[in-house]
Amino acid sequence: MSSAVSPPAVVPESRPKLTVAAGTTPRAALEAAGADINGPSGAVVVRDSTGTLRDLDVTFEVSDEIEPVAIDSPDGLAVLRHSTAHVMAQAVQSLFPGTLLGIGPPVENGFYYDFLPARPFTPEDLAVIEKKMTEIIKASQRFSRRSIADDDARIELAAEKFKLELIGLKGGATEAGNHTASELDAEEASQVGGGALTMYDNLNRDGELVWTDLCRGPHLPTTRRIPAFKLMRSAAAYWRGDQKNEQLQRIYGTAWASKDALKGYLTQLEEAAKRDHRKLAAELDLFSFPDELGSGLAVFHPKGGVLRRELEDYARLRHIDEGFEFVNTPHISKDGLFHTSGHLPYYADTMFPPMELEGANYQLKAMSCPMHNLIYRSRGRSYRELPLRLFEFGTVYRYEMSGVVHGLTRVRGLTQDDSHSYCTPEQAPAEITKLLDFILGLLRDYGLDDFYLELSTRDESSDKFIGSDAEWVTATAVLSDAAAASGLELVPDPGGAAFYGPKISVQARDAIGRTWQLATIQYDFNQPARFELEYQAADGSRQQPVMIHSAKFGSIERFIGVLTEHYAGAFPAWLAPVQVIAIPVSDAQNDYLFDLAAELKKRRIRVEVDAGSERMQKKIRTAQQAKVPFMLIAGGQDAEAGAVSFRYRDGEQRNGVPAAQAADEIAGFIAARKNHSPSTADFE
RNA sequence: GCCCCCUUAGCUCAGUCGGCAGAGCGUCUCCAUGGUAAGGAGAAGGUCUACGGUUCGAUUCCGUAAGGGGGCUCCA
Repeated sequence: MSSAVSPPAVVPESRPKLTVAAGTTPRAALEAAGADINGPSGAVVVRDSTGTLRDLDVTFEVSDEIEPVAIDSPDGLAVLRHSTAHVMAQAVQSLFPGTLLGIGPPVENGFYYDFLPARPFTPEDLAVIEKKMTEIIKASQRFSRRSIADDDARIELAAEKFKLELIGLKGGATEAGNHTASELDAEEASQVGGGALTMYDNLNRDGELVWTDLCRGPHLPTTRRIPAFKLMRSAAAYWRGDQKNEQLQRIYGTAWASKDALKGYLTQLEEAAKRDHRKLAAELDLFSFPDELGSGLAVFHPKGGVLRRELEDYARLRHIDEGFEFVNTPHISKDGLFHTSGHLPYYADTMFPPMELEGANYQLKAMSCPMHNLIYRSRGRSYRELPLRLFEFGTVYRYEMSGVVHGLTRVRGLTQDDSHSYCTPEQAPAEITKLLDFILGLLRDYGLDDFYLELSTRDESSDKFIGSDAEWVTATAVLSDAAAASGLELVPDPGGAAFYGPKISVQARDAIGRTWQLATIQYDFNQPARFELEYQAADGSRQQPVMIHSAKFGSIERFIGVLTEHYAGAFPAWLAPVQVIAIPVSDAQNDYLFDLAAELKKRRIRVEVDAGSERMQKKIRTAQQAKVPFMLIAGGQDAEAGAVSFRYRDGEQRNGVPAAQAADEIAGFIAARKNHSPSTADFE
């Protein structure tokens, strides 16, 4: 690399404002300022004083100040990715004439474009399309913007039925009825926009039209400015995201500001694949999904069983500390209960079908709350008992659609760490704050510490949500205040509420930055009414409590999946299925290590002696692959000295440690529930 | 549920343009007794997911089902 630096006009940190005179273009203004707009980090688009992104070649009608946007900024990447989607669509239409276009927005890390081809795309097709795209990129076509009247667009796009539909849906003054509200979702709006329509023409070096698409833009100046892209996969997607609509073929791709960035992204995907809990489950012998049981039903093997037990045991202790009381309810109930709760017939198609017995229909439970309500209702309750906190590891069954079952993250049989706090409406805010604190603290103990919150509210236009407006407003305000008080980032999720009330969900980022929805807190005023729950207040009157649902992990199964991926199978010592493997240098040390192991077992340390006939090096390799936190190696010298040599999971070694001291150190490390792998640094 | 792809030994995968099925790892046995990531030799292990069809003959081609993968839709 030369030491040449980009001109100041395109260095994002300097954020210079340039004035573009009326009748000229940002490109001209940048060039006049001496900016190398074709340089590696040169501007690809500009942001005007209203914050709108604009093409370099657009002629300004008034004088305005602009900021250049570099290709490696978030906005620049979105423009790059969307432009790459255009190139892909052009390649597809040139290779598969007659293929119709859907929409092609940028998404996280890449882009997609939806098509209606004569037949679905194959992986071989993707390779051919990629090649064609490379040709288009090399041809350095210009993206040329052109405004067009709706009626003209309808003529020009007569063959593209999906584009015509978008024009019809975008609202505006041309339609009878004069709808101002667009019916387009955000991704669709990003394609056609809300105002006048624009077409983008791809022009070759001779200025000839090669391809055109209805689009709001903006785009890169030329296709040549796409530094690195790759098509990832094809998949089906419903037109406008609706199951009732035609199914289109979507091609996903990724695009980056440099070849290195692309390579980095692909490497990151490989790393994520290595942590896949389904793969690690087989390698580490944690759990499996026998065909004989049916889809989405897991069995936990002994090592997965340890993980589960440790996880549950610790959660139980913490729940006791927080004043929860433990209850148990059956897996099955007469269906009337779920009608009372309102879950049936609402969720009938995702509950396992009923069994008829003695004139009644029995259902496997898909949630435990109705049964907890029965416990609450089993006798009169006083305000003095509130908040009453009931907790259960409740195993529930949900008949998830076959296409959505996925490893441990989406199963048909799952165990919720389900709790319900019954409290007075006045107590609700404090209870929710307490729950949120408890949840975040508990998740931190398991090694997750990067959170944000999501507030799911109702969609007022939907009739899915039951209860009065006033109740929803109150409940939402209570949750919202508690969330705000946590100081965590809060992301709104309109329409995402449960049918009986709004919720906060805790999203956790794992070790490689992926986010998982874990805990939820739901404010429920509906079920107490439906079950006619009451308590006697201080003034002797009968009042209705509110019920706050909370889960800390969501489900044990899913949480085990998340932790497996978070730790890439290298669980902290307190959770590790096998905590210590003792490895003799030769058979002569077997008995010495069996004695040592017996001592460790007395201290409830999970230890195994590898007394097999392999060589020591092989045993170390095996233990390393099993991601065991501590290896204790003993040869003749160690045995004579009553000592042992450590090998930690990170490969570091420590020799000649007295056996009793080694046991103390290991026990101490485990008891401290440290969430990292042990290393010599922990014991110096 | 919808679209596409996949299913061969316990695991990861070759392979057969339709003619008796292969490797590595793991397991077992024997030899080797080795100081921090694979010592050597041998053996066992498969109705090629299941059921139909085409064919002289199907693991291979066709159909259906089950399970899995990638998405869409859904997620109390």
